[in-house]
Amino acid sequence: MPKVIPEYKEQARKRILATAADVFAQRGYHEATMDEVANAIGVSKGAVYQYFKSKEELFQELCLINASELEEALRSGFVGGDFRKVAEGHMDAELERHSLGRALLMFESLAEAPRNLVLQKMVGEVDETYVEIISNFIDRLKDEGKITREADSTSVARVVVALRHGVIVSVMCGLGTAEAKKVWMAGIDALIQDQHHPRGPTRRDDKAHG
Amino acid sequence: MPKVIPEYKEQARKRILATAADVFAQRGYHEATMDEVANAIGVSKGAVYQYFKSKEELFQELCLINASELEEALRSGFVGGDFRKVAEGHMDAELERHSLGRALLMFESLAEAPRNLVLQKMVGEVDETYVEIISNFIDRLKDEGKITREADSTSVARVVVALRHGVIVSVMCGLGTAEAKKVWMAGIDALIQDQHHPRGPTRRDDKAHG
Amino acid sequence: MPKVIPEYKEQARKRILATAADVFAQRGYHEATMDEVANAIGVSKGAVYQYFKSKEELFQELCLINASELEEALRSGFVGGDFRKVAEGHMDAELERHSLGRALLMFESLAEAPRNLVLQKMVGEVDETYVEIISNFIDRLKDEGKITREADSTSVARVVVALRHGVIVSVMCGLGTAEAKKVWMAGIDALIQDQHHPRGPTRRDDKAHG
Amino acid sequence: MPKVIPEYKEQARKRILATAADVFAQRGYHEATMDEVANAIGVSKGAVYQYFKSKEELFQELCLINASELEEALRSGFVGGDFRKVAEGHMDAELERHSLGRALLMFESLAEAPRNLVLQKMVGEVDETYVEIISNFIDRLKDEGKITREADSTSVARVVVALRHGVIVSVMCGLGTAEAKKVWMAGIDALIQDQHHPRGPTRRDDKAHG
DNA sequence: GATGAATGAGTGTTCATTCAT
DNA sequence: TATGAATGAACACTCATTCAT
Repeated sequence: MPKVIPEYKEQARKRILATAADVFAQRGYHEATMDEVANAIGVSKGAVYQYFKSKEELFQELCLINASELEEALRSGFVGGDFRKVAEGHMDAELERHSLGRALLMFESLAEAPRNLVLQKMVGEVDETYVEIISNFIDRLKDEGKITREADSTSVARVVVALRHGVIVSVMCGLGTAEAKKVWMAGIDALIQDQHHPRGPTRRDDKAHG
Repeated sequence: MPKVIPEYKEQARKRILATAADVFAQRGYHEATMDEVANAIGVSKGAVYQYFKSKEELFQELCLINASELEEALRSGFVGGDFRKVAEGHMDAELERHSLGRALLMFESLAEAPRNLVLQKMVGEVDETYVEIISNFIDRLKDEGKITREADSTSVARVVVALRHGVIVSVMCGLGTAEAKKVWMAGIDALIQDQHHPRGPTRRDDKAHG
Repeated sequence: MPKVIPEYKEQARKRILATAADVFAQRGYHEATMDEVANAIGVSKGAVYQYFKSKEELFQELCLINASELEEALRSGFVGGDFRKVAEGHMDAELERHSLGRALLMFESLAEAPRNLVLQKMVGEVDETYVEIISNFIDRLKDEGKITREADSTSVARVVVALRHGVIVSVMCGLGTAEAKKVWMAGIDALIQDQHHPRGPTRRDDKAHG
Repeated sequence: MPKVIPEYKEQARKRILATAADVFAQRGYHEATMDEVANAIGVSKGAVYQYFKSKEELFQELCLINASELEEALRSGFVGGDFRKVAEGHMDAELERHSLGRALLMFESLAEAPRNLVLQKMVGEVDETYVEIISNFIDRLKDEGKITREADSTSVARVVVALRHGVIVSVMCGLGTAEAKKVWMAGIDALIQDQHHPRGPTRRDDKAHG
């Protein structure tokens, strides 16, 4: 045992990360100062620097954790046989106060991403992972015969993911959570119907803007 | 330049606003400096301050213009009788390089909004205006018999708006524009189908969550 | 006549000087901007620079004029045979609103003087001139037999001048003008008494030494 | 330096205040820069801002300390039974180099006071406190029978205070310290005489400029 | 002459980061 | 390891001054 408390550092990191997430969510990445972060945790600025070598690194790790928590929520939520119910439960969870704070952080990341490779990679992976989780879920439903129509499950999953993003944007814009949920369910329902009924005019030119 | 040209100042403001929009979109609101903005325009910092009394004011006016341009694009785009075609044209426009820059600015606004009343009001109004424009459009189609099924056009419009937001988020996350357009059209198609075919099992209380 | 309007410039200068005096008095030399000065006059900044080549020069000329006006007031006030009455009239004039503005300017000058040779010279000359005027006045009274006792009129004049400065400082500190005048008259009376009654040249504290 | 020394901060503040007083006295409040202040202390600008949140606050605290030191000097100087001697000792102290620096600061305060509530209050209180200290001193002399004539001690004190201000103004105007002291003593002597001998025509109209 | 848009050096202030204790 | 005083690079903003019109 070279180190007596190997996971002490890990504990400390987690505590910092958790509190910093709140501070960044409330004050914004740029407006938040390391002093505010340290004070919120109840330690000195120097202590924070013992665990993270810069504000940027702290923020990045935060976003990464944020993303993986979100992924986990999705992964554990999208199980079972009723698409509608699963979707509904997912949005209920997303519209909680805490989750909305996480969403705020997501927008900070998005705003930073174009100049930050780590974040850029992250937001890309997050999106893809969501699509994967949901498309797997849809495939499972198909296998179980719960969804009849042929359709590219990845495409449907992308729509679901986009809709998820969009509903949250609307909430950030001021839409009430009750209303937001209605919007989400309406979108989901339309997609479900679409899976059960033949479609007519759907002719997209796949090469547009290639 | 004396008062020979009374609208000179207005011209100058516009030029500053236009260039600043690019700078803020590329560098981010916080990371961009007033020097960068001034240099990009080709004038001195002081000149910028003759037209805008602070960086924040400049940014806000930028966002406001951005929003009204977007609104105008929507308003002039959502005319005609074919929902599908109109939606397609709208997204084609949105996925242009220039429009994506505008989208970036939108995320900056969203990230700032929680601490900036002006922006908060703005993003709220933008969202509502979009919904209004699109729901008016849908009502027109109903009147013309182009869409048969009964449905709350505002609700449908909200889904469309959310999907629009979401598709753009996906693009910011790295989704290719071609793919993004497919997602958008798939969503739109689902909504259209939903309007033309009766829905079976899924009977939501449209008024719930008033 | 080489120049058609030789005294036009002089007129313009005077107008600028007069208004600038008010602005500097109200806002302070450093806090006042050339824009404020120009606006107060109702001309453009450039016009002011046509007559004065810098803010500092404008201020200096201002102070000089201020000083010579004050001198003139003193010179024309200290005539007649009744010291008391003359002193009273002088202070009445000084305690007017306009004169207090001038006093404010005087303090600005004093604060600047240590780093400004012109002002330094000016304040020195002002003080000496006051002393001269008043000591001449006292000498005249002596000649006319209005004041009996021997005394160095320059010394008395210096006390009068110092008292004048000091009363004005007290007013700047918030002393009411009525009270200020009482203070002034009390000081003057003491000096007058002192002139009329013999003093034990070296034995002033008749009892105090005890 | 950690919290080992709890009064370290207080020490640091004092050191800054002391040095800043010199810098502001020499260079003037407006002309002095925070860099100059910091350099004079031998620290970085940031260090100064750890103790004072703005240049203005630093200046105000400076003036406040200045005022209370002056008050202390007065309070400890105006003791004993010989008015003349006490007054002489007080002016000797005031005419020292260091004290003249303080006087310079006093003029800076006076010049700022009209636009700075804190300073305005301060100069008012300073004046009143001086009057109080000196009038108390005079009352004591009366009680001890050192001064015979009836007279409003507050009024006399006001004259003394005004004279003090005025002598210092004269010094700022260039009067030599030796000469200044003569002026001060001449004024004091006149007041003392006035206390010992009946006065004739002293009839002030208390309501003038009410 | 007058104007006022433009300049750009200068200043107050902030804050991520370091390091002696 | 933790602390928080100190650093110093940056940056927003100001304003005296200039000069093309």
